[in-house]
Amino acid sequence: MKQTPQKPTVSELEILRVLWTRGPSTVRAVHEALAAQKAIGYTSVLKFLQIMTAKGTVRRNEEQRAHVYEACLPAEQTKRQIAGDMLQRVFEGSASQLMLHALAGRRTPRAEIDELRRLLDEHERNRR
Amino acid sequence: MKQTPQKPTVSELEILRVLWTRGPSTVRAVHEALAAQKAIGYTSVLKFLQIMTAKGTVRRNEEQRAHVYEACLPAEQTKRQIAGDMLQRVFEGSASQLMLHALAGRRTPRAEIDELRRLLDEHERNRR
DNA sequence: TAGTGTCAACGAAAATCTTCGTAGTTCCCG
DNA sequence: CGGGAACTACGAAGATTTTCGTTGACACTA
Repeated sequence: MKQTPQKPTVSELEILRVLWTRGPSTVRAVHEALAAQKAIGYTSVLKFLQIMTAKGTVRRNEEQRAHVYEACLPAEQTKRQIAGDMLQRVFEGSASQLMLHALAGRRTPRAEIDELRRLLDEHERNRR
Repeated sequence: MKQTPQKPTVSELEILRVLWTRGPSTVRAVHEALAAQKAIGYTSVLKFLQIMTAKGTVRRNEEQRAHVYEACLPAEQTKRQIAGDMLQRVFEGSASQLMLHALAGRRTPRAEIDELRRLLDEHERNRR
């Protein structure tokens, strides 16, 4: 039973994003954050959190009456997993293909491009 | 009814990849290509192709007894759509975040990095 | 022309994912 | 204490995805 390396569903990802940006939160807090963007019921959020707890995606602290949920894995790791997965599934592992398509048809600010160059330099330095 | 901008499911993507690399193919051909990688029945592939035909993801030529299927959209466009979607959903639109995570924890050949730099140069030149 | 193999259509089962309603618990306030 | 508000648990309904089995049409061949 592999417990961590599982790809979150679309809805689960939405919830994870809330937990990543706000840190450990109650169902109510997560619901409020999500409801600001889309229509969703409180119990739906609760259910997702429960399912994700069962899957081991999040853990919860039950000390308070309103349980506090928290992502088990750091955002970095999950994002990497998702990106890496797509890299393989869609682009056969070619990072340049991925970037080519990610950038295509969208204006990219100069700063973004500079940042990308910087990342490349850094990555090259660290590779060895 | 929007006909093109729909995200293929995981299985549909696998089939699209076969069609992209092999060009228009019969169910049998697609099945053989997929079965080389994973266990999957012939009729499952057929069903997917039928569903995708209904969705407008692929079209088919019924002149021959064995129908010939073909992706409606060029690989480029679909890949861009998928990459762009993930860019938004996971990385809030930050291309450098995306690349950072895609490259993280994997060895990237020097040539790949050079290629990435070249793409950046080109992209910058074309943007204006 | 009867037998054999190939193929598409159909439908249904199984697995997931998504969304809530309802019920029961706990806590606080008057 | 009694009532309402805030919460979790449970379970079920619907939607979507994934996987095939079965059936009937065709077509080639011996």
